[in-house]
Amino acid sequence: MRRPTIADIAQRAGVTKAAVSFALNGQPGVSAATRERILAIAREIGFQPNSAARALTAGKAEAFGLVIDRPARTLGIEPFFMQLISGIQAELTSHQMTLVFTMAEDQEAEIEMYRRWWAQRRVDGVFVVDLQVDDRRIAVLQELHMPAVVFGTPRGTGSLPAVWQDDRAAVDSVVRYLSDLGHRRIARVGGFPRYWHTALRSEAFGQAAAEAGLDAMSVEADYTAEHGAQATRGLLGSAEPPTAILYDNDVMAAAGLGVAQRMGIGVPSGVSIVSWDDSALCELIHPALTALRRDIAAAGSQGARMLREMAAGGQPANFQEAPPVLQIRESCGPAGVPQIAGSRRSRLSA
Amino acid sequence: MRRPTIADIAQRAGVTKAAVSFALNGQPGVSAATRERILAIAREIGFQPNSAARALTAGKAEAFGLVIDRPARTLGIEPFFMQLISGIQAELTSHQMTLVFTMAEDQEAEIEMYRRWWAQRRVDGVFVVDLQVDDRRIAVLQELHMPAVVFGTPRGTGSLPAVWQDDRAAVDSVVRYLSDLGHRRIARVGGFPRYWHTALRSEAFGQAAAEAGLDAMSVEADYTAEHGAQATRGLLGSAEPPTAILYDNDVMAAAGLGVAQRMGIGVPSGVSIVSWDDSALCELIHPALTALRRDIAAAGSQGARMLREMAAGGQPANFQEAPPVLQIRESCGPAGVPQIAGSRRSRLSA
DNA sequence: TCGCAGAACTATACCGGTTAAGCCTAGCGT
DNA sequence: ACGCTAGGCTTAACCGGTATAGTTCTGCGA
Repeated sequence: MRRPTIADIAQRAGVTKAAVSFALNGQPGVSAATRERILAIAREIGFQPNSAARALTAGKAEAFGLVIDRPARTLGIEPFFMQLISGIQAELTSHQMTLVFTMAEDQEAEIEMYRRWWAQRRVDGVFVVDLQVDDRRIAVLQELHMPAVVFGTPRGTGSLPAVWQDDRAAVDSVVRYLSDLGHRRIARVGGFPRYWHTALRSEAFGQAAAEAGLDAMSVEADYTAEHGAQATRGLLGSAEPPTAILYDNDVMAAAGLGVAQRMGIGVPSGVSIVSWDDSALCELIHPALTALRRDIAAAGSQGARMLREMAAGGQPANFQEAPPVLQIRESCGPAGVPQIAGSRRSRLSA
Repeated sequence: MRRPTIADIAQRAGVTKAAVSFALNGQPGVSAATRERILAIAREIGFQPNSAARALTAGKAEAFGLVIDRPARTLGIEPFFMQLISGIQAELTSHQMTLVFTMAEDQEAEIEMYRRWWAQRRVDGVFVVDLQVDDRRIAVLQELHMPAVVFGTPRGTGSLPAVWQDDRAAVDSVVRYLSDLGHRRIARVGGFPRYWHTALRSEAFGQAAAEAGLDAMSVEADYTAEHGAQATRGLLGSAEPPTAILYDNDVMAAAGLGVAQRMGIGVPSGVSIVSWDDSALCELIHPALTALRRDIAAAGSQGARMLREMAAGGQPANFQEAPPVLQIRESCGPAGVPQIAGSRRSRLSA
């Protein structure tokens, strides 16, 4: 009934705790026969070492932390994180580690969480997402000497290693694809410009469009459906609306699609839509969204491996993921002229 | 630089570790002056007790666990869990506890995780979701005497307390709503019948429809977009298609909407759609989905409170959540006749 | 036959807290 | 003046592991 300890095993095997410890950890100091006897008893009573006791002596928590500071309602349909966690988790369980996951109100709360976790030795390191320009977390983590791995561009990460993807190449592929379809005026609905990857993507988008000789505009949003919808209304309602829009995540793309449909603008007949981040969401709506597909779970596993290395005292290098591939679906077509409801219906009946 | 321990505080205050412990925990045994001096030092050096050491003496992990055994890709867009976690988390952080979250391949792996966590004393209890008929987890948790709270109907939970909602009342409200709109043939796309709440909802749906004098049919699916789409194709392509469909979650509802649109069947003109579980997803697609809204985060917090009580030795009673309210949006309308693309277009031009 | 190396364990300290038990000392009652 | 009590603190044990320093015994070489 009581959960067994090494003392129980020691008693049953007629040896001391130390001998049991040696046997269980493959340490020399016990005979083969005794070792086998001890292991048999451990198996029989289903012994598992008390994680707290082990953490206490080893000075490690055998756990990593992840804090996200976006509102839960937004997070819910943002597929990115579940896939990331899934990838992290795959790597951690195979090493008997756990993931402590939580959400915070804002960055201050997140930092407070880091400090507390570290002081309490609850985690051996953390994963950092949504890196911002002049992110306060970086300084705090370095000051605490707390192992951490960043998911995002290596810019502004200080000495922390990053798992990142070549956003520039991704932007190029989308712009080329749209250009080939005949689009001349394209737009992008990005995340907050205070996020590093947003800044980088905006820059790349402008350059790629310029090189291809296209008109380009970028609008800021905050990754939520509301902002995505609002930005889309602004773009499509303008005097010279774009014929194609690239969204920084799938949630905004889906919301943008809804807005276009509500405005009576067909997709892809009136406007083409591309989503950054592919997910089940892109497939389940109609028309299905063409999207930049990225193996997020793989990135999660990679990051977990790197954090393990850091926690063991190493200094892993940045890791560049495989480039994203454009998953072609139904939401892109040849450039047309955006039209509002009335004119579109007449075109249909024509 | 080194993270401070009570020994550091004791030395600086010129007392022993025990005195420091008394002071920090509000225990009697130190004078007010000494207590204040110790607290001041602790504040100054940012002391936080080592969680492993505390866990070791207290015999508690100060953490709860949550395992989900659905594939990550599905989980990603399933808003339910993030909201649940958010609610749990709100209650836990305010009590200095953490949530260990992970995903498992299947129920066996989930049970294995429970056993290991418990033997290792990594958690003080777990939250159980997706309860199935004859769920093996219940027996295991009871055998281990592991505190656990179930999110779902109290049926089949053994001695474990549950946080649940009156699904029957919810079904009734939807059926009444559809009946009032003139629908006479309605369908429901449910989750796996091996889930308790699915079985309960199916039963309630049949009864409610019968009482209202409606034709009703239930189809099984597995909560994924694929199954939702497939089930919808089957229903709408049948000889006598329903004029309204209730889906057991938002993901399937959204997928069903996509299928209807692809088949040229208007929503709500050709078929009305209702989603169980409301989320940002329901709002961002077009038409926005009418949905049963439930405060999932509140349920999460409640469950966390109950699990804390259990871990402290209590036996909390089942908790019934507030009934869900039907959030009316655009996806429901008066009963029409489902038509395929050709006939519909002619109807439009008529 | 003695000495010594090495194998196989034991004894013990330690990680960083909590806590029961013990020890002074001041203060109070009688 | 003496005993008793309570306050204020220390000592020391304990939680369940790990690690280091012995200790005992065996076997082998000179």
